[in-house]
Amino acid sequence: MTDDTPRDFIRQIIHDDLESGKHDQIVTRFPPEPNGYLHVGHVMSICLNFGVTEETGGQTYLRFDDTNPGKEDVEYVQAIEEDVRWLGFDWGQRLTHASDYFERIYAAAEQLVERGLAYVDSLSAEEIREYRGTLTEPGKNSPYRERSVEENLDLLRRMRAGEFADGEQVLRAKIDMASPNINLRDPALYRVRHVAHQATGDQWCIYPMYDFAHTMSDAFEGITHSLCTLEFEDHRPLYNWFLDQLQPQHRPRQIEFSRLNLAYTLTSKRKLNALVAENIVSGWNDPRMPTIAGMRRRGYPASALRDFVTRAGVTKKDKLIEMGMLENSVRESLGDTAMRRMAVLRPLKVILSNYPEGQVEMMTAMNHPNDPDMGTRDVPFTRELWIEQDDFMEEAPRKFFRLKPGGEVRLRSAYIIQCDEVIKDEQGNVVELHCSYDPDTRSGTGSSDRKVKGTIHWVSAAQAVDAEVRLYDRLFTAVNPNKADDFRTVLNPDSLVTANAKLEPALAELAPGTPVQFERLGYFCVDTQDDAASARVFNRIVTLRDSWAKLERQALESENQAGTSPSRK
RNA sequence: UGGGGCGUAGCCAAGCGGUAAGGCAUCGGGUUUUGAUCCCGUGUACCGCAGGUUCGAAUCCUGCCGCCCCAGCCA
Repeated sequence: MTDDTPRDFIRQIIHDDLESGKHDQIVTRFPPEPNGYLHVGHVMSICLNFGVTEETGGQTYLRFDDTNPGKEDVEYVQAIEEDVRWLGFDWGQRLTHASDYFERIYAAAEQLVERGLAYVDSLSAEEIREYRGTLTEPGKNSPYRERSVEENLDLLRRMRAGEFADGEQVLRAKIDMASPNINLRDPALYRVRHVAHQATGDQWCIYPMYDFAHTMSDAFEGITHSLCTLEFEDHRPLYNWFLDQLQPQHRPRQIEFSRLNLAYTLTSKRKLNALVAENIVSGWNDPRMPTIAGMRRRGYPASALRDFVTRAGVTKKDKLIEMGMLENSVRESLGDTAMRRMAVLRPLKVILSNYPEGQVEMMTAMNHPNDPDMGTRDVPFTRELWIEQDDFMEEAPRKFFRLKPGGEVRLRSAYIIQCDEVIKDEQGNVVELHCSYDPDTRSGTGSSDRKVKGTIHWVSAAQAVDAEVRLYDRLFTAVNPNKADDFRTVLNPDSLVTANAKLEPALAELAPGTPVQFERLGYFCVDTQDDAASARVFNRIVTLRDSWAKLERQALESENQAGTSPSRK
């Protein structure tokens, strides 16, 4: 950073706490529950928690909030670790679990019981719900609320000892059943659950609830700032109640910020899960998924994700950010670093009638037009080439700068060609173009400084490498699929389109995951999962900005408007 | 209808009583063997609305409106 002006309200608070001497060092934590994969929303939290300590020389814990066995799995803890590491953050020795503190959390619970601040309730779950009241009506006390300390302690110990079945007893904090804040109406602290835990096995049959476990874990680790999302704002009074009553050595402060929502994407874990379970996508790392694993496989650089959330900012306002913002970050981080290559997605055969049969010229092409240091590679040029179907139009509009009958175009890094003849099949489809090349216009030779308006990409047919290229688009057609009654009704049927492409030979050696730009098309990478020597598979990371496509779209729109809306201006 | 939050341009977002930064998008233009990149330029923002305090308010006060969250023995 160029100056020490905090970028957002949380960094401002942290800055002030450091300045005032309240803290010498900042300690934060990223506390995912290992019950699913991390997504874009989490990137924000990860970058914030690790970011503030990176900036101030503090420490951040990666803590698994594993207090609900049965829903959690080690598969997820490994994936989460990998995702955080991939994003570029290091927790050092600070990898912990809420379950590491089960004994101490339990001791805190006994303490509350001993001080008459918690009791064992024998009401059923349904009864507790009834007693809780509603948003507008106060709740009423449980008949078990006034049990003696001795009885409560005995009951709690017997809960731990396994004398009760699931749901039979629950430990509750004794706060205020009439509180306007429902979280304070005697919240549950411990429930009985005879389920093996992924880390502690069958050592426990009672498990602490989130609010209690989280507050205590934060205190035990000496977290100075416990950063979480807005929906926990109502829990802060409870968080502070625990701290007030138990007076741990460290007193963390909870601060809430708004979630990051991306337009046209889903971030509900349950729904993401359904996409996978119902095979709507190929898995948690399907390149269309908003998961970190999905975006990584798609080819988004970690730096782009970090840049994106930094630009989005940390505030308390609900956000629904446009996709264009993320794509901009992706393009920006790829633009200067990705090598340029040529590939034809929808091939159209071109035959250069005046080019010697059997001749192969090696054309020198720059790996990056703006950076000579990135070097060059040789691209074979022959009589038979593939060009993009979209780059030819029989009846082209005025501003179409590509190939048309009788027209000229430059083949990138090669010659200028002219279209002499259009070959069609019985149905009238264009199947082949007969063109002639101008030997005087070979790229870089300077023998001719003739200019043509358009330049198109191409691949020599004989040396072309075949590949499956997967073209991805947004998974949903609704801006906020989270809000749809059924997300299945707003799925984008074209979120994945496959093309049988022709690649220049240099692409055969590309390592999986390495991003390259297919000139004029976008950024692509070899898929890390499905690619094989026998069947190359590429993913489209993101398209290039395309002002021609924009022009076309605008033309279409104005045409539609003129044709279909006679009344409304 | 109880409680907790939030409202600055299409989307983000600075601003912290002295007269509305920036990014993305948009729209123009220039360079270009990627219609890319790059470079210039482009916004009458009634600062949710209405009052009030003040020489002066996006910033302070009051009232209203809109949106989000909360009634798991989930996190």
